[in-house]
Amino acid sequence: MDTFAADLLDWFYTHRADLPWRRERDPYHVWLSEVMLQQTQVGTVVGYYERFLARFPTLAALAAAPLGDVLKVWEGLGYYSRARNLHRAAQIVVAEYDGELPRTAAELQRLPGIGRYTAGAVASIAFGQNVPVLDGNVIRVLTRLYNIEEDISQQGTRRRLWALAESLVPADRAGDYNEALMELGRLICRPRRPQCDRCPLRQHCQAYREGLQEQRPVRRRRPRTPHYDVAAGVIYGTGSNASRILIAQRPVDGVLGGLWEFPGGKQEAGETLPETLARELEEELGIMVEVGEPVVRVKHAFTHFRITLHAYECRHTGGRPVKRGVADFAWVTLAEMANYAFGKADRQIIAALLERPRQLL
DNA sequence: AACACGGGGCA
DNA sequence: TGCCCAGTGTT
Repeated sequence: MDTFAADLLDWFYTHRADLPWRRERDPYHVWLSEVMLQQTQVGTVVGYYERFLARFPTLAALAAAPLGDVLKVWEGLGYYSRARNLHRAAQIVVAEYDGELPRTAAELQRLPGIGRYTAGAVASIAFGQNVPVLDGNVIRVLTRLYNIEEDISQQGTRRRLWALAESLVPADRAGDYNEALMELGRLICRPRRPQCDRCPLRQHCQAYREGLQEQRPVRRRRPRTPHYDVAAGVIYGTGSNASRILIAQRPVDGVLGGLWEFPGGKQEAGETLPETLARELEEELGIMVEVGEPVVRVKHAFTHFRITLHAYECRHTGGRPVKRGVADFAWVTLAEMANYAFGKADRQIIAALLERPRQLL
């Protein structure tokens, strides 16, 4: 079982995928790619990565940009705190590290948005430090190689896996080794139907030997997520705001923090959706509306709950908006909405509005 | 230690 | 369509 590292590296050097962040080893590029790859698959990341670097070519350019611009490029990628932390960390690097990313995992981990995984990845890949990484791919490969039966959602199991990963990092080429381990997990040692017949580590794999590879890793089952109905208003203004629509910016902490939305909220027991909408708009923005026709219904899944978002056309009938439950608000045309960052669900409302020849109200 | 945080892939 | 996936920060 000893040294699978040599077999792994041989495989990697012949099968290594050509990805944009692998063309050079610029620390800023490695960092950006690793942050984007958190919780997000390679195929999704590539386009975002290229657009992001085209817009913010250097760490200094990122640090100098307004957060709204960063969120706009991040729009649709999810987990928007990653973008906020990346932006804040870039500003810290410029202010406190003379614009150069620190070179050790320990120093990197002090920056916002950089935990043990990202610190290990950047330190080993960009700076050649001899440190491990442990992400979902590595966990899967290691629990199969060593046929680990412990529940990986347990803290103690994670700690032991980190220790195991650390003990396995080869004395040189840690960056290549770490990338190879994750690449193997992504392409061969996949969650379902692993491609063991193509795996360079088959001879080293204890779970394969027992035919248990598909039973690893062991994970506690998650409880079902609840479902909510949410009402959202497409609120048309009057007078000087005629043909403009009211949008609101969400508070920076919490779900979709800092993103823009069609204001509204969660339906409560015994309420019709138009009643929900009227109540929420009064609570959050202090405005009165006449609720009109439904525009579209959008289903969306978050980690801990699912929502059905019901969009209604509304007419603003009274009260100047105030920032009560929102970070900001704006009256904008449909075309101007392209300049604001929205979540996926609200983007679908915009798409529905764009498909219609004209507003009904 | 437990929970919050988006969106995509796959059967 | 329902289920699975998963780093970091906060509390």
